[in-house]
Amino acid sequence: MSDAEFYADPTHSIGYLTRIAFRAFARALEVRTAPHGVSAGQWRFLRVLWQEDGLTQRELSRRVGMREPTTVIALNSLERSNFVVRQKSVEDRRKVHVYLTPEAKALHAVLMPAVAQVNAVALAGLTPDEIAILRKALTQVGRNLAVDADDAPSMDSAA
Amino acid sequence: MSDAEFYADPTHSIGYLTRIAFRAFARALEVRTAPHGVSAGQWRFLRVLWQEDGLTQRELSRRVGMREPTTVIALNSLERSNFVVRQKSVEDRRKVHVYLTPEAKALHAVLMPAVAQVNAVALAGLTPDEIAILRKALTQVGRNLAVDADDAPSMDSAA
DNA sequence: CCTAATTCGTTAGAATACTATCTATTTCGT
DNA sequence: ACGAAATAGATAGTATTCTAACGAATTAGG
Repeated sequence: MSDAEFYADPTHSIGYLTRIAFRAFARALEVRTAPHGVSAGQWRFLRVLWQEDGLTQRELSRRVGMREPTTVIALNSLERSNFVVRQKSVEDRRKVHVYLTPEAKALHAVLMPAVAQVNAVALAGLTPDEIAILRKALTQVGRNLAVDADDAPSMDSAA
Repeated sequence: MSDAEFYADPTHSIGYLTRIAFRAFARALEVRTAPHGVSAGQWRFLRVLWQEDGLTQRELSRRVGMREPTTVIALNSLERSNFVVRQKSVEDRRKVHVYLTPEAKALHAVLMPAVAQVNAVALAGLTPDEIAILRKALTQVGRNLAVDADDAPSMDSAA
């Protein structure tokens, strides 16, 4: 098989493999968090807030890796579920700080083992070296394509 | 930083990195296909059909890596865009075969360079060995978690 | 041959995430 | 101090994907 044929095969492209892996991760996590009333969309935000409570929505968006309207929707949902409260900043009234409720804080100890388990399952059969390279490569890919988004909005500008 | 802290950090988990990379891929491709009237959802199906035209919807779903209702929606959209036609099977009237229109076939030569370009951008700075391991590791992760989905529907059944 | 189970596609309804646009607030240049 | 620009968040509308449930067609068991 030539290089061209290899990359033309949808089931071998890095993009395809990344999509399949992402969806599998999301599903595996959701299966474990849903019984505790935490959806996939809520999970990602809780994880970041467990690390640093009281972030503004802007900061939260950046750390979770979502756009702000997505954060607004997720926070509405988290508020309805009594997992967070919004509190307007006093020194800058545009800002809103997001704080975990005791219920959400209590979920930390319950749900974090799920991540560990999903990671263990996901990485079974890979050596520590391979895992390190996987991590490095995914980081690089994300960075490379983020740059692309900034400076290559059309197909004609490169190639 | 301890192992526990490392894995607790959302921005270092393989799941997070995979999500960021996937979204970046999807966006980079969409930017290049959209000017030709092809959305992200349509793109994945066209790629598979370019390789093997006339598949049934079931087969198509399996190869694209989507559930069947998703395929139905994508095909409705592809049909509206005049990219595919559905044709009922004569020997098994449950089945529907999906065929590319000449318009869609013509897009192959136009859009495939986009994949090559996105892949080149995405993988810049990685060695061939690292890319090979990335590919292998993503495949393994997908397989590991697919198995998990089958036999570990709740968090209590393992751990 | 006929009932039961399986297979294929579809519909309904929900969750997640996006772009584009809006309002409110703050900051900065003159 | 005042108008322009920037920043924070929210809203509207759309796209993608899922699970659950259903209808139609086919296959298999008795």
